[in-house]
Amino acid sequence: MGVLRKTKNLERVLAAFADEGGALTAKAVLDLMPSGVNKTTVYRLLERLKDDGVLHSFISGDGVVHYAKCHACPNSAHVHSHPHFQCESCHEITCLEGEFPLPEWQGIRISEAQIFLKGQCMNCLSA
Amino acid sequence: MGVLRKTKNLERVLAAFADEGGALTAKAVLDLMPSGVNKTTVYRLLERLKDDGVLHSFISGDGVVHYAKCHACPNSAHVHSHPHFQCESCHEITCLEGEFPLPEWQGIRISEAQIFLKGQCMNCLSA
DNA sequence: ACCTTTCTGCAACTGGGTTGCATTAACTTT
DNA sequence: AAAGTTAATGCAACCCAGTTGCAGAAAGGT
Repeated sequence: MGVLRKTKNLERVLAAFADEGGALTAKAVLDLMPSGVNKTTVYRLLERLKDDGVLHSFISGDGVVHYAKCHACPNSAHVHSHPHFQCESCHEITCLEGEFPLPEWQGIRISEAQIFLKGQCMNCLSA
Repeated sequence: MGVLRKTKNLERVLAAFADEGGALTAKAVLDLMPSGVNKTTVYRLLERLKDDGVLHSFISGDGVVHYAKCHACPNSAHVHSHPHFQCESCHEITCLEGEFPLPEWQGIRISEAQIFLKGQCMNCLSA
């Protein structure tokens, strides 16, 4: 079970994430595929790449699942609590490298933080 | 335009949030309404209460919109960047009072933070 | 070439949320 | 209180992201 074959579509999805520095939705990936490729295929590829630790997923500020290749984390010790950032000008979503310190709060125990930030990216700030 | 009448349904939605300390989804609110009330009505009421500053909304870790009455913020100066917290045992979602300090990051300017935390709530910790 | 396993396309479906429109209920005016 | 105005509601149809079951097409192994 799960011997993962190297198909054309797999290569294409990987290429999409290699080119793009940022995060992509399933729809965005589908749009990058040759026409004829089914959305189900894309969803399945993304899910499998996530299981294999190549991609990770998170939910953007408007509730849509995004996938990204995290260059900072080695595949083995994949940590997902780093923040994600969307530029309000160019709308691109990127992973911010580095761990986010878990906040402290009285009376509760926090084990996971999902952090989505908005603002101006470096490119758009200097433009 | 927008003179907001005090209808039965409005009262019921407000009552739901008065009873519940935590956040509710549109579906949860609908389930609290008498049968026969349409989901569209609930969505519209929630949206209007949000516009009026009575409720605020945020997206939970699994991508569903939640609404909550924020007791800490006065209606006039409503700030939404406080974190939201879900207990992994009882699954209840609450607003954590107090502002979250906007993190600093090199090269970008952050203007908004959406923070969703998971862990153990006070009740479940002491149980 | 044959067999097995994985991958893909398709079509149908789920669930959250929205929209247009006709009807009903709430408030005003006279 | 009756009539008129405006907002609220129900309904049905729809949109979009994502999922599922199944049959057929590729990959890989022998």
